Amino acid sequence: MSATIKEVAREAAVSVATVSRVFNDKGPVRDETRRRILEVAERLRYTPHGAARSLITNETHTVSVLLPDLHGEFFSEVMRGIDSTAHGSGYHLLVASSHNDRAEIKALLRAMRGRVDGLIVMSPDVDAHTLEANLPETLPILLLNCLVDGTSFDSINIDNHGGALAMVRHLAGLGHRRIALIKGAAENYDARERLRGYRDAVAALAIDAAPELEIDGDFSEEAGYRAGRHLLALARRPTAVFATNDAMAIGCLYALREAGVRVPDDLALAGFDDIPIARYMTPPLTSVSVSIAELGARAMERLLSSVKARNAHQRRHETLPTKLVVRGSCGGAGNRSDGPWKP
Amino acid sequence: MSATIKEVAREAAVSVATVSRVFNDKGPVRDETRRRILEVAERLRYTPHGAARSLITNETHTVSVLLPDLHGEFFSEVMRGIDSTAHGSGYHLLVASSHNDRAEIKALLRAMRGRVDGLIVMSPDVDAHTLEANLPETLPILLLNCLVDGTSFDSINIDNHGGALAMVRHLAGLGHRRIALIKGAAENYDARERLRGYRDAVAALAIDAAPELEIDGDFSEEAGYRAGRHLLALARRPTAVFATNDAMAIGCLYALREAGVRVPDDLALAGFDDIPIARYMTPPLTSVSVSIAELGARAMERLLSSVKARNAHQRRHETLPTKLVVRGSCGGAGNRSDGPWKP
DNA sequence: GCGCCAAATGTAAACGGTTACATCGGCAAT
DNA sequence: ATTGCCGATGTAACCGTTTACATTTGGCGC
Repeated sequence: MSATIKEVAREAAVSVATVSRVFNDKGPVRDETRRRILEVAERLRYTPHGAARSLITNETHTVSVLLPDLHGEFFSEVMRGIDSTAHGSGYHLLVASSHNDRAEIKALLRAMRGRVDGLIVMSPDVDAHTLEANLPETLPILLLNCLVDGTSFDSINIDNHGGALAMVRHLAGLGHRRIALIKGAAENYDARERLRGYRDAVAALAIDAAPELEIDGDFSEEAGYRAGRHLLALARRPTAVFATNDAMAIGCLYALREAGVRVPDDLALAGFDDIPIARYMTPPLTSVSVSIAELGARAMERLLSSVKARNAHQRRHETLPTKLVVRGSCGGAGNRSDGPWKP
Repeated sequence: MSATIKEVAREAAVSVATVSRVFNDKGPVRDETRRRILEVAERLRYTPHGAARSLITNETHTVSVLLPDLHGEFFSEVMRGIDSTAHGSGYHLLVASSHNDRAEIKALLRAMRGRVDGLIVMSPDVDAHTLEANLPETLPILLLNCLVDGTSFDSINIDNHGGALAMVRHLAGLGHRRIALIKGAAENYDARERLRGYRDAVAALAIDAAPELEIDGDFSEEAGYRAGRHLLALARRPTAVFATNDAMAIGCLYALREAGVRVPDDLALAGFDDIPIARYMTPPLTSVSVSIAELGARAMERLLSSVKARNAHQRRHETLPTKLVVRGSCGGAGNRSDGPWKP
């Protein structure tokens, strides 16, 4: 093992308290003493022991991120955002992916005691009750993109409903009356909200509504491909397809090209998320931009402020706006100029 | 705060030792006593305190992953692999992204003491010396996709050189004599190895070699786009382009289509990494598959075995093979049948 | 020269567990 | 009945820090 504070103290002929003071910049220490201690510490390669420190100070400078499953660009983007503020504030990040097993989530949550100062939860399927039952009630928690069932937890969401609504409105504005939707998994909160936005828009605009226009999917490219084949076989083809995420839009696009259907001439296509490659598709994909990294950054920011406030703060619910990004894939206004060279 | 072991002991009218024994399944405990203790623990919502535990046992059941920068699908895939085995072995994951700042890396490494049982390093720019100087020498370390400068550390790499070699061979086999390469950043180890593979293949096959055929890039879509425009302006155009990662291939593809160049008829295109969406491009992208998740899983497996061996094991260097995946983007053998429906 | 105060440093008690060792019955073998 | 042993439990030291409080030291005003 590495050197301990005691060895440094002995070697520098001082007490452990003084060494501790030097390393924490607390209390007065004579310059000469400080110098000597630092020199010894360097020579012995001393580094404070994290566990020992957090045992007594009761803070770990670590926060945990509980994810449903780490897949694709959405996850890496949100992590990037979370990391950037965590990093800036000197916090470490513990990631835990719950494979959606109830008992496992419980075990994970319990293991958090004494390891983290706060928790960001992104699993749409873990309910408030499970959280409350398995965590010390003093642990700050922030729900990210989860169903909020009241005011007991802080939360932050993206405006899935509004984004979907705006997209359908846009497509209808281009003259489409028959717009298909490729859904996400039924359990998924994002998916449900986007579906709700679609339905509300369809109802509000009084355009074609039909069960067969809502096609099953699960946010994967393959599901998009299947949905594409499926909708091509429909008796009355839609004139536009709104995939509730970009991965499915890309899979769908492939199916369409494969069948010789031209986009956007024969069929308009739109996605959701605006992942980086969306603009590099041919045609560039119209999508709903959500600035995922910012979402993560904001979440971490709020969590850290709860940590500082010792969790004794007003709970708040925040919704991040989305932005319609019009590109070539649905015809109309969007054209090449909004391709790669957009700033 | 939550309940401590002492409170549980008092409430159950036993000593802390017995409670500890129950929670660790160590030593004999009468069934009735065990039952009573568990009941009290449940009622008091007792969970062992991580820091306290690891202070005495000297193990944290946590490993850290040091990343250069969390970007794109490569990162999320490798994390997925790492997580799956970590999770399976009851280990937690600490992620730390070094923003490539020397002092910061040093601080990060130092902060690891008493927090983790092992370390996976993915930053190609952190040298062996920095690692040795700032970490307890008993901490198991595994270098993932980094330059290995000897045998002092365990390491695991993907066969960048072999993969690039195979791809160039394949393109040459299709009749191409003038093959351009889109490079990655010069500091990047993967990028350098892929470049080396390209050059070796070009030399071995005695096909066209020229400085202008090696185009600068940095693994981003945008760089691929720029490279595409650049090579279209070349006096003597190549007949094939090998982008050293898929993101750049996608950017390049966009530039080509934009200019009305047909792929693969006018120009063959190939990538590297075989990210999930590669097969959904039009045409589907020929690439070098590296099963990134497996890479991560294998890395974690080996790290955990080092942890178990108390770091007193033979250091080993392992190279994971790559696989050429031929699809439509470079013509020849690859066709639609190798598109989405490949198992 | 004395007393006082502040600066510098030391002492020791936490923090919440684990575990080597001691203790205590009870029971079988002698 | 004594011995020995084993299963069940308790006692207390220890892990590496931080920090309240005690102690020492030196400078300064009187």
